[in-house]
Amino acid sequence: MITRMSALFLRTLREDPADAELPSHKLLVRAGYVRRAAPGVFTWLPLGLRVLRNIERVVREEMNAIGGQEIEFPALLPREPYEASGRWTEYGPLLFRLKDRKGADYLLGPTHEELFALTVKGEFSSYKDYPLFLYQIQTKYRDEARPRAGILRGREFVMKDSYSFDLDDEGLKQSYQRHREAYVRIFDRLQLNYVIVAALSGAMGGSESEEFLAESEFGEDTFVRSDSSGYAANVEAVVTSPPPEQPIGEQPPAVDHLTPNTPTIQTLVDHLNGMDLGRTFTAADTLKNVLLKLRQPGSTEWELLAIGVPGDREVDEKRLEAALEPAEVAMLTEQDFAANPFLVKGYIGPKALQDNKIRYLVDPRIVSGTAWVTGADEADHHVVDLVCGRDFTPDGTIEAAEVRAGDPSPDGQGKLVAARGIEIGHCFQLGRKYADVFELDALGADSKPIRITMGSYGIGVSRLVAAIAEQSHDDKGIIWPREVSPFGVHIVLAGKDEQIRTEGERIAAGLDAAGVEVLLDDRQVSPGVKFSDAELVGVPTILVIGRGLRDGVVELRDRFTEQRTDVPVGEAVERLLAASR
RNA sequence: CGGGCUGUAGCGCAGUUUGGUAGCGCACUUGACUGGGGGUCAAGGGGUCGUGGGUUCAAAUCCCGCCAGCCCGACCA
Repeated sequence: MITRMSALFLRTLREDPADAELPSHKLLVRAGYVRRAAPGVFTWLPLGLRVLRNIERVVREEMNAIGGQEIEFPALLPREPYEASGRWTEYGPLLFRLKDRKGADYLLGPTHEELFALTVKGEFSSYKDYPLFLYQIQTKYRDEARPRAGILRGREFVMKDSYSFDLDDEGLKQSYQRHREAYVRIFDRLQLNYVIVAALSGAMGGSESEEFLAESEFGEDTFVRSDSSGYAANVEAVVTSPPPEQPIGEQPPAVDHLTPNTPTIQTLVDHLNGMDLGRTFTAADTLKNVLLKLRQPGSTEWELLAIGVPGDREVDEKRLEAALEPAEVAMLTEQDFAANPFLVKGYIGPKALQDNKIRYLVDPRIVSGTAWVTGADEADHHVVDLVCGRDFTPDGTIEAAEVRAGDPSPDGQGKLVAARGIEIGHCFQLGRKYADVFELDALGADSKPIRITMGSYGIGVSRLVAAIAEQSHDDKGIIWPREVSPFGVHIVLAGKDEQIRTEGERIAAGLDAAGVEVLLDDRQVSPGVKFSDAELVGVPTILVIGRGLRDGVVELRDRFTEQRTDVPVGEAVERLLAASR
């Protein structure tokens, strides 16, 4: 196909849209790929749709290559399956809900685990049918509290979601591995700069879980990586490496001190250092005890829980919640403190906690033999040299303290550095959660039912358009990787001579015959406008036909290398075919 | 949900303080020139000034309510 700019439904903008912050958002709007239709909802214009389709094509090819079978569920779904899985309520306001004329409840699918499980249950019933691997590329809906960043985080988005169905854990592992490899091939083909990070599976349940993050300073996900090994992990999944235990015998005895007006770590440290105790204290020498309450799912009872972290670290709420999943976590209210007078706010110590049978979990750095300054359970009093394993014994450890750049890498190699990324894919072993809900079984060779185990694998297809643009652009415009570029070659007719037009048409026809998608800028506008638009639009190979024609040459430009090469007119088609491969 | 900001032509903005014919740039139309880097000149078309009410001889402008959007945070795969 030859697409003529004179007829293309495209209007580029010279100015950035006011509501865009990210380069990808600005460029995709300016270059005429997408237009906002509603908050977090976008229209795909012809250029954008071509890119989206190209990404879908790559995803399909790789999914099919590992044996995936494509199906498509409706986006409009009945309530019942989501009621059965509990997600009708769990998803809360994130769910787009609607009613039909009879008043029956429907939703716009935010994800389709339920439908996949139900559908497989309806069709397959023998162990001989498995393993099975289904996928769809579907529009999903989530009523995000705050859509932002253009198509990076919309309320309507295209997602490839696939599910593996296996008879046993070993099969699931293999299915997971095959998916992971397919994902690597997909993101490699899209020329993305990405990392695979260890993650937690979150509310979905399951064990093994990895996120694929496209590196970007504007990404919403923070992850850490080692500066000297391949280790990378989502912050929630970072496991603290504990320091070696200390011999208890050598520690001085714990001593109570009067420390008036020291409810915070900083005031405490300042006070201690003014007391002439013969040493200098830092926040890292203190043990901060944070009181929380927990509610197990389905329960109405709140249970108190104390968390001990080194005083120089904050509790990271995301890590805390991830560590206590699926229980609900809340801070204590004034009433809670009033109801438990043994909790002296600002001066809480392990003793009162243990005396009152409150579960006490500490940061993994608090190992046996380490000495701490901590609350003495009495207003204006702290205890110095309280030794773990001698003076108090925690009920266990918890990964709740913040992870900081410079912390040792959990794999023992190097230090952690923080980076940001855009989540473009997520693989995890779902296990039997949904199979249990819908009693998805296969009849085994022994005529006994086998509960199916599932894997779940997502790729943010529409988000990839933005992620690629985010990683591949310069100050002039987008630079599309060839796999996804809306066109193979962008031909600019730089001049009004009839000969320029004739040659352009001839070369375009030659490329077209060879199967290349050609964008031909045949507009009656000045060359400068055409050059700027070509760079903005981002087809990586640009052919300029203009003044060089007098000398029998045309100019081949590569947006990646910024190289400009004069090529004899007669060789243009051949050279372009080589270049666009 | 909390904090901040903003609603004026398709897009980007000024005008609001101090009420008095709704403006600029881009884009669009017509003509001329120009033709390898968003070119020049001339002439045009296009706006319920977010919305409802109020004050006033007169409201984009002042007052009250509502709605919407954006940004930061919370939340979220």
